[in-house]
Amino acid sequence: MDLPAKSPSLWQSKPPQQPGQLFIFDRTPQIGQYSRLGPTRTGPAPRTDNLATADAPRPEPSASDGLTPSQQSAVDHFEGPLLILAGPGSGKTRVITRRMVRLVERGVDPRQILAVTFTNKAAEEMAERVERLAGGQRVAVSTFHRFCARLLRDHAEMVGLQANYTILDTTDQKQVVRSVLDELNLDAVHFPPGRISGRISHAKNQQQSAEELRSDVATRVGNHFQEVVARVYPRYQEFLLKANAVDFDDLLLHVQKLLNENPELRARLDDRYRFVMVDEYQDTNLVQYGIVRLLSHDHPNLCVTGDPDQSIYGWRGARIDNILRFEQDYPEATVVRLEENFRSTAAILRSADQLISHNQMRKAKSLVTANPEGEPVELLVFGSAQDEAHGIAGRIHELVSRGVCTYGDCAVFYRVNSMSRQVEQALSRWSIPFQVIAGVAFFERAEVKDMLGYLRLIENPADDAAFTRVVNKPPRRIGKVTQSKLARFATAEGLNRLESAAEAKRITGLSKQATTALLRFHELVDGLTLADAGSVAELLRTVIDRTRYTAGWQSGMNKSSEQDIQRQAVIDELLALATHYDEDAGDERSLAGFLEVTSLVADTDAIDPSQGAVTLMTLHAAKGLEFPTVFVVGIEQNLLPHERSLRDDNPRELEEERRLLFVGMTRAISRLSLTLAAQRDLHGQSRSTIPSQFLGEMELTSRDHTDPRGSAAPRPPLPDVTRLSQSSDNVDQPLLTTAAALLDGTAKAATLEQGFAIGMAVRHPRYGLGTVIAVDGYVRNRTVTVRFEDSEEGVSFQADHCPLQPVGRS
DNA sequence: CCACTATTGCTTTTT
DNA sequence: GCAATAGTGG
Repeated sequence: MDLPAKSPSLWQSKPPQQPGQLFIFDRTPQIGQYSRLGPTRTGPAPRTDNLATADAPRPEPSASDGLTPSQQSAVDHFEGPLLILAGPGSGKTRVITRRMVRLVERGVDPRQILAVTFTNKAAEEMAERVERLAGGQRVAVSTFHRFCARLLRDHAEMVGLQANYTILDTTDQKQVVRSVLDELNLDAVHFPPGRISGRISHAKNQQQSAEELRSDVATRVGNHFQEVVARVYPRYQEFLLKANAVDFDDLLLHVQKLLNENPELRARLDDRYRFVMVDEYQDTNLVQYGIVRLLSHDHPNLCVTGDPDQSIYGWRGARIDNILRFEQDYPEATVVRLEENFRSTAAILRSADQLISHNQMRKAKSLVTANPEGEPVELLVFGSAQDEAHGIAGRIHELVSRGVCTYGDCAVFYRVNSMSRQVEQALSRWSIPFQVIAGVAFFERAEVKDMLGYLRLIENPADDAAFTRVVNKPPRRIGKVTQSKLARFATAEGLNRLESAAEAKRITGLSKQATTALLRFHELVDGLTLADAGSVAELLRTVIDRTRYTAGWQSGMNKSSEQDIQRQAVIDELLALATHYDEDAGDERSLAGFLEVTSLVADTDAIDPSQGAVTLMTLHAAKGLEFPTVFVVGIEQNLLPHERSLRDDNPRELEEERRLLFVGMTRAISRLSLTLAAQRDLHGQSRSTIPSQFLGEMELTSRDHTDPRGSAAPRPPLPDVTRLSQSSDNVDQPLLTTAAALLDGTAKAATLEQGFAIGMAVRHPRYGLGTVIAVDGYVRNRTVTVRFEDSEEGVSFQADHCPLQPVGRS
């Protein structure tokens, strides 16, 4: 397939600027001087440049039912392998959903179609679109992990598990490693559990078993750390198997094994899923690749889509070559390239293209658009990270008040999560609503993990990881020493820890106090079942009750601290979530089902651009999304590219960093700003930064906002709290994403459209009806105090995480 | 022997 | 700026 020749004008722009030259500009940014582009790409912005006129002007396909010829050919492809190489903004999602619809129209049974994505959000969206277009017919759209979890549920015994196995998250993994280290008499200080579990995960992604890793390590000399990993790995795996538990990697690995070792099952599934589609194929790892191939052997109607330039998950085992070698794997494959970009302005696309073309290990590919030139991509230079954040907040404020775009149109991307804080603070000061994807995620909260830990232990008593997590929560005098003795006893007797607790009297060297504490704990957990409780929510309430989990911080004498209020709010939210699940699942409900749902959610599932709030997220989380206005912050050496990628001068890692920025830039529809700060705090100390090497690789208009006299941070126009809490037709609608919304992207019921205002009538699933009597704090730390009908006292909730819903008209 | 607190140390990205 | 650790009081 031939590539369109690069348009010469694309490369005749200004020569790349040297980073050093970037900081000499007027420091009075007048946003008003920019030519205005409509708030969306369909806006009537005039063309200011003839860059794209070489291509025949073409109507925007999404405006009608029309598809470009290449899009059409992908949609029409019927049987046989198909590779869709889709550049950013090329209408990929649209093409694959349309193709599925087309298959159904052709008479393919929808149950024979399986589509696999990486995030729940993508899966849900796709399923919904297909269902809508195919007249209510549903196809199976799932994430890799969820698909495997289900499959494994049905065939657990074939890989030595039971159907009620539990899924461990990264925290549990570390805890298991810690346990193993303890057993091997190694200290966790010198061998950080996180690093060890990371190495184990890496090995698993390379399909390296414990034995293989061991022999691999044996051939090399003197890597002590690796040797420890090799010793821990097999014990870790035994621990998991005994605990009837799997980690994220096992989910995939077990399924691959299942398919490999059971030809008849493999053939059955291959036949069942006649048409398999994989999105973001460049992000698949070796195991996922294996699974896909095993399912597409007899019926190689495999359709994969992706873009090598958007491969950003190499660090977790993604193999960019999976997509590059597709044509070798399936020589008869049809290849369709979608290269026309319908998303971004020509200016944005040009800069992104210039950047990515600096990658050496890359198949040349052109990015073409018929979109107008638009505003230049700008580089904003600030003195400090704080100024940077305020500069962005000010710019957003300006854009919104001029009606150029809405808050929901704006997004801020950063390399590391820790960078969100400053932006959050600045936005708060400006009273700008925002939504952070993955700050302290709900399911990472200690309270949630503890509660789920109890549920896990009830569902799967062998889950020693869950046992260790909850055995002393709340504190019941079962400390480190006792637990260690218990663990040794359990291993010696071949029992799980919960069973061992029941046998506490037989454990030698245990104090009387510890013995009774263990016995009582066993009794506590033993007496809990879903059947008795009737529903997950009810079971959860029983757990809270019997463990007196919240007793320590129940708001007894309005003495509870802010933290306690938040904790309570988290618990309430979890209860609401369980209720939601109970209702949703009906008779199908099971503890395993609830736990599966809760362990496989991702932070990115919460992204909801319709919320009317600025969205903050990492560059990784941004993939697959688009926003009219995009800011990418911290374009500095050692940050982007990240220092880790520069460490041993590894060009592959550097190129991945470049792709990361490329992904971020190509999310922008109309306006794109890259920002950096001359000084930035690095663990406490303020340090001078070096502009990213990537900046010199593309065309930018730069603006210096550093002030030699210091403190040039723009100020919010009216840092006014009363405005936030009192007006009910507030434009600055605070965004309230609840965990329920996270689990069920469409759970509008759980998401408030309006901010809380004093006097507003609300309903709480547990406390009933009430009235808002106070609103405090800013967006993320905002609390709402409500007085409920049957009480005098107000109850406070963390606005972000509470199941309060407005009642009636506001 | 356990719980609580002060201090240290360390920070990519995520299913 | 947080989590895990080390130290101290109960």
